[in-house]
Amino acid sequence: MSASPPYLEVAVAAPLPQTLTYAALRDGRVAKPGQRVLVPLSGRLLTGYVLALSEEKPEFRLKPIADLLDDFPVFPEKLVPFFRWVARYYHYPIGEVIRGALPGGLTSQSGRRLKITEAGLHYFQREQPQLIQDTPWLANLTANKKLSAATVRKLWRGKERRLIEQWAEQGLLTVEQIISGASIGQKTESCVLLAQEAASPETLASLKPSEAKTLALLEEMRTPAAQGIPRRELTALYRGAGKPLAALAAKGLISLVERPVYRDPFGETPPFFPRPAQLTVDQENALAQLNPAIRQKKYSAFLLHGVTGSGKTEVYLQAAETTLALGRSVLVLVPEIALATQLEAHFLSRFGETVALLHSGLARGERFDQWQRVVSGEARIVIGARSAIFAPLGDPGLIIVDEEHDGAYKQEDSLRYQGRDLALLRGSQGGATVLLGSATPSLISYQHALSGKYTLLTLPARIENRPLPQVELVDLQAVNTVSGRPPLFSPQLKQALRATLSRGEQSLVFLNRRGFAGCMLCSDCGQAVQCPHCRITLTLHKGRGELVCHYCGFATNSRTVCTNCRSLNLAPIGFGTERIEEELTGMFPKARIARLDHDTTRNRQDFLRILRAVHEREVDILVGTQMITKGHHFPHVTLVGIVWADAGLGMPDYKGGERTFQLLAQVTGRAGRGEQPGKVIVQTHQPTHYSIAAARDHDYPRFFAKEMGLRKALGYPPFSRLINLVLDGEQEEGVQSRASLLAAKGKSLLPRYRRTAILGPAPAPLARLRGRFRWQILLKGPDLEELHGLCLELEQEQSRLGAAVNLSVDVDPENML
DNA sequence: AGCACGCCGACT
DNA sequence: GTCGGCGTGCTC
Repeated sequence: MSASPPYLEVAVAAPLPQTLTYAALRDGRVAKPGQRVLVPLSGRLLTGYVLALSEEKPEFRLKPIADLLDDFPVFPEKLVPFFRWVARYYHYPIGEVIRGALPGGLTSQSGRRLKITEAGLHYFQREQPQLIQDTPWLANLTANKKLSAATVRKLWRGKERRLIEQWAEQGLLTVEQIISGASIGQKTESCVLLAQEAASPETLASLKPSEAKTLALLEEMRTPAAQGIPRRELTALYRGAGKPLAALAAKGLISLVERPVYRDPFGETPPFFPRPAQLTVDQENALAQLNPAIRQKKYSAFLLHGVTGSGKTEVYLQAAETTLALGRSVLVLVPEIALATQLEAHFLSRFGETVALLHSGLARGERFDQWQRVVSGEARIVIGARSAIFAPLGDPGLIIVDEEHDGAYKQEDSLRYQGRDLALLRGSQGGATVLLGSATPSLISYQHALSGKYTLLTLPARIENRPLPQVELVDLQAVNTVSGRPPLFSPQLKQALRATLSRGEQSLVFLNRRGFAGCMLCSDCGQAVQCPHCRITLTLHKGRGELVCHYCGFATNSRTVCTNCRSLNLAPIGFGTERIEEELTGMFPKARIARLDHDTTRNRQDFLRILRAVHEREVDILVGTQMITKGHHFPHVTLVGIVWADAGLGMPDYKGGERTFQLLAQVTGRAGRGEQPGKVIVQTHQPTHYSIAAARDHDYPRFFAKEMGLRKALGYPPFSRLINLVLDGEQEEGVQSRASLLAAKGKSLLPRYRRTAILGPAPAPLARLRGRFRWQILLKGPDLEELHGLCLELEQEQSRLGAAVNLSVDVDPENML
């Protein structure tokens, strides 16, 4: 056996642009790629991730690794090139990429814990009561005798540090170096094991009644596999089993052991979906192309364009079967909110135990457990939101991105990645088949399908040949009202709702804006009440009695005064889902009306509860935001009303047309998925707009052609690429001048980047967000190499200029807001 | 990020 | 003259 290579390439969990090299552990223990280690970095200890081992000695002096944090890798070595690519492409420190990819609670670092000594306690309480009163952390310390590492970290940075060091020298307190931060471990549960040999008659005779009862129960519960009976299950049957258990253990009849358990993330049992007896011809055709590609074990990409209700899920399931049969694993990405819905239940029904779930709704511990099941190879199918693209599967042979057009695949803070794009990357690096599915593909994916980069698969018909719903456009300009302003509900929509109610069928009413009113307008000075942190108008939420900022969550009492002139005359303007709900209640007092949006679904349970109520036909009219469009099947919905289709068209955003089409097509697809045909009423001010007209006709190709023409004319993606540089800071002037400096620097470099243009600097569309001022610079051009090169030079310039202003880089931005 | 090193004002 | 404030720059 050869000695392990002495040098390790480590990505440290700190914002360093490069990896660092360390010498192997002094004690001879070996660290493998994918393992976490504790490494010294400028006088402290931090978590690092081993990326590679090497024989080559670098020319600088090396420090050795301080400790191993894991016995086994936390991610497979195969992910290393993926992490490297992500870090480079998205201009993000590789250690932070990996830290973010791993489940939370796995990052250790050195810290300090403060304890107060007896002498210190006397001193402060006798001599310095005033000081304790005035200093919250000292009060905390004297009360609890110690301070956590997290608290000390904050103090250490401030000027308290010197004070603490002085007091420590005087013996009033002690400072202890500790390793802290890793808060997650394996959860165990105690299990009862029955003794191998039968107990002697004397022993049995000596048992108390409670002990005999316990033993009898255990005999009954004994499983053939003999892996122990969870104590929890026993005490559920017999509350008083605790004491007898201890006695039985003392007598040698049983033993008690701790077994690792996985916390169950599935909450409640999802519905069971049986395998369909037969596939449609279109499904057969799709699989006839997919299965051979999967068996090739080489990279290939498919776009499955299937109208809503056409049976994409069954194609996913059978492709997954093919992949599992090859001994490879399957990764399924879904938009966050669509989790716990149809798709998940289908995979659980078909594959059961081998499915792991990764999404943000899991508690930290649950997420850790799911991760462990994947690393260990126990789970071979992962279903998760965008971050599941980092799932530690060793050899995914199929990567599915459901609803690939969905904006939720783009992460809009910290590491700003596109989950769908990374699915394609991971597939190409690992020789996997990538399957993108959508009823309304993104422009870019459809273009790749047409150009042959992906193979296009289509499911043009709904299963059982159910017709697509009939869509009626209502021109709001043409609706007469007393006030001259268009009403919320046109006569056509009202009439249709009434008719649907009287038939005992369900309706969906859709508006992509929550809250009650758009904003509160001051009748005296004409200004809208704004968020003090974000410079956008606050939205009235009547039920909560609050004005709420939809960007930072700031909330204030709705009985407020005008921030400009302090007038009390505030009037609600505009409308949201809450207002729609109220109006509907007025119009149809007997109807059962429910609302599905961010306000009514604080968590997954609320969300599922409302969905179930709709499913059980306990709801006649469901009002909602785009949340209602995501992956749900409502068989009894026969009417969909879209209150205001133009809501997304006025945004300062090149994707407005695409979003509007997708949204309308998706909402429209909710109607008539059961046996009754569906009807859709779309209210709009722009009935001739191409996005709206094409959605009415279910005509994706027509929308695609028109939108591509517009993008080409304006030089927007996919005809160019973008990198957005967003600067933010506390001082408005500082941010603005930094933006100007960087833009000027960039422009001076343009002779070397001839195909690239710089737009800006300009205030970001949200010029103030969470109390910070924001400016942006947009790099635009067809040459990706140039864009990245220029971006790197600007980042260097930015780091020279200092940290008072923060720069974040958004590669392939989708949402300029 | 956060620690070390280094360079200027108010104190023994 | 020192202590201690904060501004660059580096971290294997």
